[in-house]
Amino acid sequence: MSPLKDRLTIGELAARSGLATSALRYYEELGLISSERTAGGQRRYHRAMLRRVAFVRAAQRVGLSLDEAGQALARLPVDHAPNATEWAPVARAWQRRIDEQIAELQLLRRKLGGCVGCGCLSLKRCALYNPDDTAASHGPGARWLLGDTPPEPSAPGPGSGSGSGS
Amino acid sequence: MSPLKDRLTIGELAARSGLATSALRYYEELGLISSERTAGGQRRYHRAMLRRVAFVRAAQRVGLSLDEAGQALARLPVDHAPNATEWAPVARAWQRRIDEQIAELQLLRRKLGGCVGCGCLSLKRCALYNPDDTAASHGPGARWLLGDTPPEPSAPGPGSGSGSGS
DNA sequence: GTGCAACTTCAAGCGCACTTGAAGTCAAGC
DNA sequence: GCTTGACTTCAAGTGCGCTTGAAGTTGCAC
Repeated sequence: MSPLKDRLTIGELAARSGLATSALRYYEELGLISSERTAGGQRRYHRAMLRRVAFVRAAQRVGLSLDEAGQALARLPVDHAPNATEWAPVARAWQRRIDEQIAELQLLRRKLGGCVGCGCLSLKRCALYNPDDTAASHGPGARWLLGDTPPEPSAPGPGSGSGSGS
Repeated sequence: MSPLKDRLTIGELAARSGLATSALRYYEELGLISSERTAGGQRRYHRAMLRRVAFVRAAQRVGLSLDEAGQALARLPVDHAPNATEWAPVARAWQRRIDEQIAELQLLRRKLGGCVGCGCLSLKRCALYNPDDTAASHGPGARWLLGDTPPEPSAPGPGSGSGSGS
């Protein structure tokens, strides 16, 4: 019936995906992957789950949470490999995200480069430590370097600045 | 006595750095920053702490943990702004790290680009889902896309693959 | 000298992404 | 049919980087 074994045990899926079985159970609990059960209650994964796991891991690389990965996954077909039409919007969204990350890193890199010759982190001169010009424009406790978490518009003041949650 | 106020309360440091006071106390507990105390026991921060906080936040952006940030900080002078000689090795190390991150993201981006036209994630063709060629070389459960956590050389087999902890 | 915001400590809690452990069951090779 | 390793569930634990809350104290403006 199976020319190419098409149901995987959790151990096999773990071996092939590089994840621990506990992680796979966790993913399943979150709804990222799914399984059928044997009469005895053991999980059996369709090969398509390899793809979904791969997708989730790639999503993590792009910086998505598992929750976000699940949302992206919901836009792809469950049963077959996505075709170009299905895949393109996801890939493009990810590429944009990657581009943003790269741009951010390049900015940081440039700033570091400037610092090498400038007596770095001196309060007045250095771009790396620069709370006042780039960022003070949008609220107290400006994030300057940390462009990812703009302060809420209602930011009341010190002592309540919610962390960026890195 | 103070032509330019040179001791900051925790609230002021919070406002200027963009961090919550709780975060600053946490940093101090970790030894990343330090303070003097008033007669009444309240913290007063030297302005140099602004620089240290900035450094820590930048380190986080580069992907360092607070612990690693502390180690890097230990290589810089406590009391004065680092000069070019002191700063250069740190900046260069960070730039290398940033370059690695950028390279990794660019690789991922290219792979995604290839996927747009290829019926992506099809088990045989796609670079994104590709456990066998690039990575199977270094152990079972190859990490392929996730180049950051190479499996231990002693990797025994399935069911015990320790998580990568992205 | 008083009122109030800002500060103090300490313990506990949170969110994410898992891992670990206990106690038990299943499946497959001999 | 027995053994053994792979599986099951469930609850609790981990590590990081903080936040929250309670209960009390300090410091500055008026």
